[in-house]
Amino acid sequence: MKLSSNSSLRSEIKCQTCSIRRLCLPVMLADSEIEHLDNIVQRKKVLKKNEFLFHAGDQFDSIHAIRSGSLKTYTISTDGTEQITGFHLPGEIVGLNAISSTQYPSFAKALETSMVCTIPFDKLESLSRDIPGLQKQIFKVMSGEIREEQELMMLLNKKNADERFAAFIMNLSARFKRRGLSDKEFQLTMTRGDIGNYLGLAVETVSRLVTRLQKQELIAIQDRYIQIVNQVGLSQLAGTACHI
Amino acid sequence: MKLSSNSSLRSEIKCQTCSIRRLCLPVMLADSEIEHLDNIVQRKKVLKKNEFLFHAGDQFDSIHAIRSGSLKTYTISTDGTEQITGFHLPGEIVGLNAISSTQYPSFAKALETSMVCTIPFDKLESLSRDIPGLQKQIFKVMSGEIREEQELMMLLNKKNADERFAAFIMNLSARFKRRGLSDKEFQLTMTRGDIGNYLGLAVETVSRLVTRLQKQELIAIQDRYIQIVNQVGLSQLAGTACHI
DNA sequence: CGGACGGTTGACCGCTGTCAAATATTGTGG
DNA sequence: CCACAATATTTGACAGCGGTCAACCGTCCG
Repeated sequence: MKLSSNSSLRSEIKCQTCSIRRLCLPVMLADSEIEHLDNIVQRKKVLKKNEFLFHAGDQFDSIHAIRSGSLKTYTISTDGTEQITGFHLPGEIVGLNAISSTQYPSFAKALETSMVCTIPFDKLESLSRDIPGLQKQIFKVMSGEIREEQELMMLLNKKNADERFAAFIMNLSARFKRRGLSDKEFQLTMTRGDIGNYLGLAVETVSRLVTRLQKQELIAIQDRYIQIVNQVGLSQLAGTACHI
Repeated sequence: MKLSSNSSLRSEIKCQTCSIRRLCLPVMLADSEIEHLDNIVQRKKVLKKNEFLFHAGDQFDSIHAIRSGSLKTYTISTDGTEQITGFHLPGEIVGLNAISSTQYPSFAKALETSMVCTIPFDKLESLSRDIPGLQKQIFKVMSGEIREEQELMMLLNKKNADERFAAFIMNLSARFKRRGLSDKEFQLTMTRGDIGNYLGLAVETVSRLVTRLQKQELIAIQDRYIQIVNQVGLSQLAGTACHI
């Protein structure tokens, strides 16, 4: 039976006790409300590296909260090239761009072993009508995503390669910090190619950037493990660097 | 009194009889539901060209539906440069990126004389709890905006100047068509500078593009009035053009 | 062991930004 | 309505950032 496997999983993992609930949909909900939310979360499944959470074209019926690990979302354009639209960390929601449609417009693939909570959207909609705080939080999450993408747009439109890369690292740093992890050193779970794809740069350019920023003693990288050596310098480069 | 001016305006302009209600929030609502929506729309005001609907930093409490005309939204980065985040046509909603905050993150400025309907967000939230179709429509609008920005990202990341410009024109064309206007010829309400700013190109590049695409007989432009001469060619350039 | 994949480095060049200047258009005050 | 300033647009010359091509190395894994 479907329900039994569900409940067996639920007994282990619940929103109420989830370590990242302050970063996820339950933020600002009362305990009783979180319980209602928890009741509609269908599966809490594990994805191994390179496994898909969903494919573009799959029927949309759920959004997904990341519990651990990291994912990338991307589309494939008509000429077959991949375009990464985002990297997603624990507490973040993926699938929000599918609500206006019946199908997911993008792929979601695990960058490492990850745990994901799947939330049927019709149930979430109706629950959010009874729980104003939940409705507000969904609006906020979506609004925040719109805003972040606008910031990314500014990045791609107005900044050169060094600034893009610096901004990317600082953005990851800030997101790790929010999650209680070190903002000074962390593991990149994506390839250089992924980074370049996301930032609109060639792989070779990313590789050269890594080398250069390391020589400038802004960062130190060993494979995928990055340390931010000069935080002030890096954020200046990312933000307001005047490349005249 | 505030209410009297409101009601005097309301007697003239109502969602129920608005010509673009099929493109706006009321789509899919029953007449009685539209009436409830109409009742919370505070002001239906006119903006003259270059007037602001809101400034970045203004207290957020409302989103805004465009009734006629067109707006641009933009942010100002720390070094003072403007970054246009969107051009907005009748039926579209602006201010959605402010919901996650207490202030608008961007400016909204009229590109021409425009009419705008202002909708207090807290009232909209609570009304949408009673009208499932309204809640769904808000979700859809926000989801659609997320998706459109992801497509724009792909544009900026993967396409060259010609492809960007062609895609921009085709996008406008499609949006005019949805509104029952000609998709073959229309007035651009933004400057070349605005287009370049939005697409991540220098003004000079945009100007050269206009000249080149005109020579290639894909478009014809007289000042801001554009005609799409070769629709197939332009959409090929915009979409799947293989620039190898 | 060998192929696939990820990453790095060098050489080259083309697209597009920058600078400059001329012209056209719009807006404003008298 | 005109004069004039401010803004918008176009065109040319030039150079630099970053893409492309190519070669090489290291690691992982069947």
